Amino acid sequence: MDKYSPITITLDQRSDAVTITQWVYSTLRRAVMLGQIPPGRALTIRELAALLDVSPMPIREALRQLSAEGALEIKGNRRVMVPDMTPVKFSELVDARIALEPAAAAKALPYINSERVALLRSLDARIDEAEAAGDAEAVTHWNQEFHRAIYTSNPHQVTLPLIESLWLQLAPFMRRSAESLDEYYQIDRHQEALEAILRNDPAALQLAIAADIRDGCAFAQTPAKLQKLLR
Amino acid sequence: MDKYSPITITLDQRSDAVTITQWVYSTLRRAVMLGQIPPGRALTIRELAALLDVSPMPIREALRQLSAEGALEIKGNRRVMVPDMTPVKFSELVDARIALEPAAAAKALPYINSERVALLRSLDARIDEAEAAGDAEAVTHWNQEFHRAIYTSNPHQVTLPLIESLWLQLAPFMRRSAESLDEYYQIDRHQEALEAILRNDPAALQLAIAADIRDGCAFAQTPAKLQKLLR
DNA sequence: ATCTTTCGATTGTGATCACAAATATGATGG
DNA sequence: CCATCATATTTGTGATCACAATCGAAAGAT
Repeated sequence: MDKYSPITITLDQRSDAVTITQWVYSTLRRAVMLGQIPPGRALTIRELAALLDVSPMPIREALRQLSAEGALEIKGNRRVMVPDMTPVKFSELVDARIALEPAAAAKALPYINSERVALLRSLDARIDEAEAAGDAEAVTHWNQEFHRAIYTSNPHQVTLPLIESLWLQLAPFMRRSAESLDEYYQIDRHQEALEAILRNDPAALQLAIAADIRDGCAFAQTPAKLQKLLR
Repeated sequence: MDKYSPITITLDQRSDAVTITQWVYSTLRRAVMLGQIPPGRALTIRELAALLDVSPMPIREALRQLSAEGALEIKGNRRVMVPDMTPVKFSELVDARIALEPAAAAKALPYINSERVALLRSLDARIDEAEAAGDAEAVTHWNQEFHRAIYTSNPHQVTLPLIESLWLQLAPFMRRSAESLDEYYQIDRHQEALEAILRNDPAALQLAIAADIRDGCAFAQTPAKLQKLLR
């Protein structure tokens, strides 16, 4: 049944509260973010339907949504796959993050109350735990939650979907890198961000966020290092 | 057959080269951008299927894709509609455009050759024609083509989908404004942009693009004026 | 041995149908 | 006259099927 290379997707319990399509969507989304689907590997509707044990219909819907979000790519021959990466593309995606995220943080700053700060602290603690445990996957996850918690403080937030699209495109290639945790001990930019928040200093917050993004992607900023990740 | 208020969608010839889903997608997309679908109006699959004379299936797929792109919104009760606008949201969307588009232009600059410049000139001419003819719809269209032609000069462009998502969200409310063309005679920022391109001056190009965006949305930058658009 | 060609298997697309949830409609009671 | 509830209709969801396009592998030619 495996077309080219076998793929393993972690599937969690399906709740009755959500539609099958929603469950398929979140399952495939996480599979993409965890790099469980090799870039370039052709995905077929029926194969995924069998893998997730659902009918082809919810798969079709989820694939179309993920493609619209940039997580997947529909080639001209109608084949769906995780888009492959180039050093230049990687760099452009990171630049787009830096164009959007610090600004989103600054716009959210006026809405961050002490309750939100407490949430941010606890998320930061989880990141430290994951780092100590050497769990690169968890580090990435809680890191995103930290950023999301900042941006969503702004009730008028409109750029989060765009930002998440960038995360989706970068994620499959981030994880492979994070596995080499050696050079991943970054300066704690989150601490800088928190201090900027407490000082109510938008400019410093923007700098901290930008630096955090750059640090998190620095492993791949030289073409040589990135090339290694793409096999 | 009309649920609440009747909607009229301009549908063009369906070619055999594209799938029905693609045709439905582009048809509905244009309907959204032209403001033919009132914000908040509930869209049903079967109604649209009857309207476009296709089966419900392609409608479902197109609606899901458009929702993922921010053109439509799926409410909790599963109803699909054009999201409604608030002054703050409008302002945030414009800010996001300014965060992305000038940067995209600057990154494209090195790739703009004389052939591209000729294309840009012709697009600019079409805008002038449309303005002279008082055709607000055409002005908006060619204006977008002008911007797109700049950004797509960069073969490694990754932000265009994000930018188009912002256009989709703003468009339904831009058109209603452009109808009052009185205050729409903007200084020719496109000429500034072209000169910056010829001078190979990224900073000036960024300023021109940002100013162009601001001018094009200035009509709604004061809450009072925007409120008028939202009825 | 390498490149074409051919043909069977697989795939995406689109239509149709069943069903449960949500909505609208009407009747009933205050 | 308005609010409440029961019923009937409509709606999204998901399954199944038919078909044309596409792909993959084996057979053929050079």
